[in-house]
Amino acid sequence: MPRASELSPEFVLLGLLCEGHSYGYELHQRLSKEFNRIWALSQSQCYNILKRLEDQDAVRGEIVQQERAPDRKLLHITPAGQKRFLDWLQTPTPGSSRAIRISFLTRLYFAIKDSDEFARNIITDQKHEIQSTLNHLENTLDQISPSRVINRLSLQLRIRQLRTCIEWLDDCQSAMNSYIKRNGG
Amino acid sequence: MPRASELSPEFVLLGLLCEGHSYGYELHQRLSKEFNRIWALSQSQCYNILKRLEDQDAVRGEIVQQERAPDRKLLHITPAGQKRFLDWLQTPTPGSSRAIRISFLTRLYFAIKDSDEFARNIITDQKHEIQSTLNHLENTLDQISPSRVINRLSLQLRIRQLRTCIEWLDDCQSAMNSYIKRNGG
DNA sequence: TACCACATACTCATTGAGTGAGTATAATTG
DNA sequence: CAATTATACTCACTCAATGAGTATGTGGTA
Repeated sequence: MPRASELSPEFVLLGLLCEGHSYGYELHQRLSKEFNRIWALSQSQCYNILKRLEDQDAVRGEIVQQERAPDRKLLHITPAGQKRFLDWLQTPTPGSSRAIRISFLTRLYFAIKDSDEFARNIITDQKHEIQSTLNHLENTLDQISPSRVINRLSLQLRIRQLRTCIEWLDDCQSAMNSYIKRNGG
Repeated sequence: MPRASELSPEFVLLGLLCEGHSYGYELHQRLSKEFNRIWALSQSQCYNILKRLEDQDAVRGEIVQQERAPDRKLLHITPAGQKRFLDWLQTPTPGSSRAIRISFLTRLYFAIKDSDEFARNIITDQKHEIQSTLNHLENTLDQISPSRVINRLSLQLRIRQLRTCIEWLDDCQSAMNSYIKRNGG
């Protein structure tokens, strides 16, 4: 089984390509501007991922000749790629608060573009996902002997971080509300 | 520059070897038991790291023949390795709350073994380190346009997580205190 | 007593994500 | 008109990590 990158950066690229075809260069530009606090993909890393997506038939590319510039490759998403993206978009982000910051926020970005309601839904679903992880971790904590100080402290921080995530999801909700108010909803 | 593993798992192994010589197999056993909620290194991964440490002259190994079992390699730390470990031990863990959970906690584990005072010190230093990161991030947040919703939310979560870390460091302090009380200090 | 699972103890080939430097050309600026 | 920056992409390499493999002793069981 291929070891996929922990945070699945391929989905941002798929998402951007869902909005319309583009070029590797342009996609990297957008990532560096719109997502600079979330994704830090080097240019060649972007091309690597796009190549992989092409190999997996999630993206198709055609060489376009330009008059007075080197050729470039116009990329468009395939139905398979769209499906893959939409499945990911609707699935609550599991795992760590880092994964939530990166992957959930990326999902929220695209969800808002779709509709206010969709965005609200993924926020709610994400909360439930976190709550269920929390329940599990709290159970686990109870079963760790008090003598295992380090292991307990580690779990305690994870729990605190996930609780913080839930609070932060309310920030997301209100940020979204004021965003919609300003930009007409 | 060699791309080191993000969380520097080599230091746990160095730390354990500071306490006395051991074998790759045994070190992996201890990791899986005492640090199971922190480090999840596969056996071969442990051997990989130890091999690297040997190449870097932080660890030296000698083959020991056994009477009725396959040979094994007795590992001991070199002065260079000790220095490297102690430098790391005294340096506040920079970066994310994940790094803090993993690396700081590992440092705390070894600091407690050294002395109550040392442990208290690294907790205090770590708080200051986080506070300074927080100041920087809060400044950065002020400079991001309100229209960059996603980038702002990302930073906001990082800030919340670091604040949570500071609270959690108080948990560490009190866990340590009661540990010392029980085990005689 | 033949068999199996498990513990000890380590090796090694493979992989593939990620890096960084390189290629080539057009546009801009001083 | 030289230098720098922007557009647009390629490629060889590295090294952490995986997972399967090697080899041997021990304890239980049918």
